[in-house]
Amino acid sequence: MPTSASSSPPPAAPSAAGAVSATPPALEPVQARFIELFVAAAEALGVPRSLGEIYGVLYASPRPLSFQDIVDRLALSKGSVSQGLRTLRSLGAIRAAGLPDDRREYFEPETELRTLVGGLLRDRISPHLEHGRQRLDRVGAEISAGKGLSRAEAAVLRARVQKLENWRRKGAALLPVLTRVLS
Amino acid sequence: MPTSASSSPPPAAPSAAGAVSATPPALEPVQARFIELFVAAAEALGVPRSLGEIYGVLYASPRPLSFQDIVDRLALSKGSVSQGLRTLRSLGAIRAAGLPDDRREYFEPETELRTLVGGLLRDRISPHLEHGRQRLDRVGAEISAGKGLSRAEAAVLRARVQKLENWRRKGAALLPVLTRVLS
DNA sequence: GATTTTGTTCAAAAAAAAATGAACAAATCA
DNA sequence: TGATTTGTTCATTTTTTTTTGAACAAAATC
Repeated sequence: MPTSASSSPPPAAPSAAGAVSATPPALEPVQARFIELFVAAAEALGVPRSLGEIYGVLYASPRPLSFQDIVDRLALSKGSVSQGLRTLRSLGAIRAAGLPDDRREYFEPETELRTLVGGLLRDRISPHLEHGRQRLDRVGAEISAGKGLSRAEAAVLRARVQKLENWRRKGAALLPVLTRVLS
Repeated sequence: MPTSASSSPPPAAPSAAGAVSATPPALEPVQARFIELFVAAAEALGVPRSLGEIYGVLYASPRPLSFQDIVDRLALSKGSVSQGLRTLRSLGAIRAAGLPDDRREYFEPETELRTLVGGLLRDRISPHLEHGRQRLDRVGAEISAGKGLSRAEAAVLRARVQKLENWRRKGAALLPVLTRVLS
């Protein structure tokens, strides 16, 4: 039998922090705090709360945790944890640490800021910057083709497209620098 | 009677772009394109689609638009437009341009990237960085107070808090630089 | 080869976020 | 003053996102 108890201790009264408690290996208050922190961050970044919880519980654990460990500690279904782990992995926010002696996978948090920020940017910003150029070109073409636009209006819009292309260019240049600066 | 027609022209067939059409002053295709662009950006940034539409219709207009102009051009309710304009203003993404001769307010987009990015960061990231320090200190204190932690475990967690504080510090240092770099 | 352990998938339920629209307010106009 | 225009507010509805949990699969174990 693995480290964590599996029989049922007297069901702990729902602990201080709202959605953070669980039944079997009740969370230390410190750990609940960590989790709150990452839940808040998740909200700020617009990613689902459960991702914050999962990353948080890993960040707050001195040792890697297995899938089941996570399900036990958080009040989340297996489904959520499974999908959450997948997402976090695809973002590069966590890493599988194979504890050698058993079959289960164990997870630990990636703690390099650059990796985390980089993952999010790659996932949510870069795609737009990449396909952006062609799309802007097409918009430019449509301005010329536009029936309902006076010459002066067309000029304003063309200037705006140009401005967008500048945004795009700056953005594309900035991303790599950003992740480099985040040591 | 104001500029925009108010009687009912034969209801234009729903125009190409999905949610972008409107009835009276049907959008030029170019303008629908602009709007699509900003709707996509809104999704990437995790702000409501309507904000993208509103900013988009302003960005795609060679002249400032009034509240009513926007309601007419977009398939959005007055309520949504009212709230959307307020949010965009508080983000600094649009600006009121008072056309002098009439009572209505007119809006135009803020086209400086730094203003836009700055607004979002100020709104969604800065608050966390500001209050972060104290919260981290409190977590640190709780680690020491923690009953269920071995000395070694406490050390790992303390190191993690330290790492978070580093993140926070770097983030706080980076934001101003960022908005400066975005010329 | 049956059973248990470990985890994934995905339709359905629940929760959260966004949009609507009717009631309301304030300014202008007749 | 009464009617109109311009917009705001906010309870309700709609839509979207997230979570759940039961059914399933694959590997290990008995």
